[in-house]
Amino acid sequence: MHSGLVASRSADPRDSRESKNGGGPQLDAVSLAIIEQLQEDGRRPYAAIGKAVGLSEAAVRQRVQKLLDQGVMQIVAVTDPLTVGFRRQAMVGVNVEGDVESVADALAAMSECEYVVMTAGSFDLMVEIVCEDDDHLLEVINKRIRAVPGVRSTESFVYLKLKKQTYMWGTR
Amino acid sequence: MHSGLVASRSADPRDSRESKNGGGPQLDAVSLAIIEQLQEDGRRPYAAIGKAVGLSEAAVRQRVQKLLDQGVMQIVAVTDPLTVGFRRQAMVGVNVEGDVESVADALAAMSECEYVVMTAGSFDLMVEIVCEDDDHLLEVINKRIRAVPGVRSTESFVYLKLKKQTYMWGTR
DNA sequence: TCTCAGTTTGCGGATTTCGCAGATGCGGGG
DNA sequence: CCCCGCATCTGCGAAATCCGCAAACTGAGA
Repeated sequence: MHSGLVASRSADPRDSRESKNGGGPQLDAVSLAIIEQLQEDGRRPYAAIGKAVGLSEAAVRQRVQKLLDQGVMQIVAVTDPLTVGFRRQAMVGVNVEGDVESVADALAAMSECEYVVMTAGSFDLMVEIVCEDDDHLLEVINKRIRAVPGVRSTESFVYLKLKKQTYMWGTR
Repeated sequence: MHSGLVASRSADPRDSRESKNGGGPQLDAVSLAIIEQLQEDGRRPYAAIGKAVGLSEAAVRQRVQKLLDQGVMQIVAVTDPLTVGFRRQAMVGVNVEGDVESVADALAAMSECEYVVMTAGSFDLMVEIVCEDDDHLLEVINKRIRAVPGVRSTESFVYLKLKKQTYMWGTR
């Protein structure tokens, strides 16, 4: 029902204040602190957050609502793909002839593609795909991705072990 | 304060029921439906979730608590790196001589490394790094990552545009 | 100084969360 | 077949939290 996009800036008409630098609404220290609280526990009560950052419960609530409305953050459940039945994952580097963005859109439309990014370097696109098993993985890479018009070649990196995965952006 | 890890199964002593297949506690359809609700809105009230999945408020609450305790999911705020002041991101492929896992651990310890995964293919490791600007990115790649003992070579893919980023694992 | 827009604060009232005690359901002995 | 242990679900009050709103506050500009 909604995009699920987090980081593609655009896609939001009211970003008039946003200049070409990609700065965005820039957050003050208090909003950063609020985000930090919610990165530890997305369900932490507003009053507890307020106590931690030095603000009233209502003020925290308004700030959180604005951050959500602006698309700066979203509060979601993230799961371990392994325990949810997806046992094969891979990063796929893609080389494209013609319009890269249209290929990216086509890949982004595939539900198995969890992550699609345009890159500079020896690949034009990097795509993370998550599958149920080897057969599924094979089909996605060799049948679906390579069938997209404009895809010249692909190189796959099957995941052996995920070592780190954080959601601590904006905390440092 | 806590690991922030999602998908590295291990790291949890109480995983005795987990066999070598990597199956995990396997979830029934109701838990899947609960997760789906929380992927849309991590703060959705238990009663609303219960109405959606056909369970009482208390039952939903118990299931959610168990899913959190088991590490199957976590409810967190995720942010757009751009609006939080990180303007340069890159995927880095790493080739290793010697023990790959110890290199992975060293990279995982770096705060700029958002994502570290051991892979099969022409790279031993893939690392996503998020930086404030070009200088920062350059320093991380050329000074820090290549300084790790065992790193033979790296190849960088600077992000030009993030096209898709979802958290819809387990929903399909 | 005055105005205005954006934030913060302090409240009630509605809603939600929480803990617990009592059902319900389901195998595994005996 | 019955009983028991274990896990889950349900139905409550009580406590905490969320929510909307009006008033107070703040800083920039006329």
